[in-house]
Amino acid sequence: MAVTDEAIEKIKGMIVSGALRPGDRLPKESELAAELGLSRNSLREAVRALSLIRILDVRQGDGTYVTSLDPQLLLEALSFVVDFHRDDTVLEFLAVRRILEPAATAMAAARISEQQLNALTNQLDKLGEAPSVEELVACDLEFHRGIVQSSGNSVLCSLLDGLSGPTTRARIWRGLTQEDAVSRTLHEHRAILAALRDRDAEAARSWATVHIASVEQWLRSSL
Amino acid sequence: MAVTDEAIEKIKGMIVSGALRPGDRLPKESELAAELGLSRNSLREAVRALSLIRILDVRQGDGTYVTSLDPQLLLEALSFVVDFHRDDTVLEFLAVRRILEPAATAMAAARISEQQLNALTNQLDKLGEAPSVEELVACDLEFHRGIVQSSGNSVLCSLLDGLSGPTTRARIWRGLTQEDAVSRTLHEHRAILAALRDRDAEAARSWATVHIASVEQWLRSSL
DNA sequence: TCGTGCGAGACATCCGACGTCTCAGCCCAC
DNA sequence: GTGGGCTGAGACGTCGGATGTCTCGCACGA
Repeated sequence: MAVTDEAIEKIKGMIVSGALRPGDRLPKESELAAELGLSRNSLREAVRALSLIRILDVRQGDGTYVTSLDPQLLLEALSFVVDFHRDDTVLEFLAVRRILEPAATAMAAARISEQQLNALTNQLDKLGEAPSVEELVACDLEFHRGIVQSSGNSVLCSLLDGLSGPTTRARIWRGLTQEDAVSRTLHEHRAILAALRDRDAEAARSWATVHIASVEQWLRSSL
Repeated sequence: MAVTDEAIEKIKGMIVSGALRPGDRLPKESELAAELGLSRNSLREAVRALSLIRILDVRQGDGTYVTSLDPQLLLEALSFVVDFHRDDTVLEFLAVRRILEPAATAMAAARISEQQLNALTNQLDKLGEAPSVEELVACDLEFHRGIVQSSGNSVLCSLLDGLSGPTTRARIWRGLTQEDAVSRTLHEHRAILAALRDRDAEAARSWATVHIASVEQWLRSSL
């Protein structure tokens, strides 16, 4: 194995074993390089790779630190990976989202706070009757993110965040080409919110399913 | 932004835009570095980072290539990320798996082939009545992977693969400390298989839920 | 006491050199 | 003519050092 890969494994090992804990500062590059038995250049490749996936946080002029290792932070890397997928796999991502989002919405029904409910209501009100497609899609993302956060599962939340990205373009496209998509989306959002306010997990789940299925159906028919 | 980060974005852009396609070979390091306007060292950091998450495949003595970009390959990086999570977030991962796995199992009920059903049967038969805990857990992973592959969604499959890793230890631990866990697991596997053979999606979904919920419940009570 | 300026420390980037590996083409033996 | 081994070009792997840039903490002066 290449020395850089070894270094990646060793640093990973130090973190997993607990020798390095979240927030800890690593030895300076030259010291760590000597410690692991490689050059600073090669070590930097390892550090750079780990920082791309948010394991390490390098701050110029300061030092290199272990991140908080929050699921949210780490799964952020997922969206980077997902960006590489072409449209032909969007359906598969959407299918997964169709599984997760209703479940998250149902979970949220039991846990969402009054405050959060009001915030979501305000958000929908603010959008008005005839928003632009871009506004609608942005609001769509924000609306679902707010709900999923209330599910109380940060892994679930990050995963959905990552999966929602690639379907964004598809949703915009849909809004532009399907006439009643905008009004239907607005209606479905209201219905989901109402179900959450009623603490009706099953209704919330169903509306969320309908919401995503309609996008899926449209996408399937137009590919 | 740092030049290396710029390079990462540019390479990503070249792939997403289609200028570089799966399997394509990149210009040699020195050329690409000149093209992107940075040194070979800095470029190498970018390439190393992208190869860690399986976007690029560098072969010493040969060249650097774009990988197949299969969802499977890219989401493999997920398991690397997931490795960093401590036991305190295992429950959240398990909760997500509890959502996805039953859905995948239900999907498989409609699509799984006779051949695959027979393979799964053989696998369970081969295990015998009183396997060791390690054998059981390995078989468990294999069994579920086989089913999820039959769901026909490679994104879903890879995601579950990534999520199953971190709970492996927990399952072994359970097998060692809970007496009837082994026999109960064997029984549940048989039940899932029977439901699949009957093409009964709902039964398959329910058994899969039960199967995971029992692990979840045990884990929750023993933390 | 507060703000500014300076300097040490750490990462960012680059250059050039040499080692190692892979592949393809040439040459020789069969 | 064909197969196998050898060799050289090309590409990645690794290294050491030099210089630029940024951040933080401390000392100084208003």
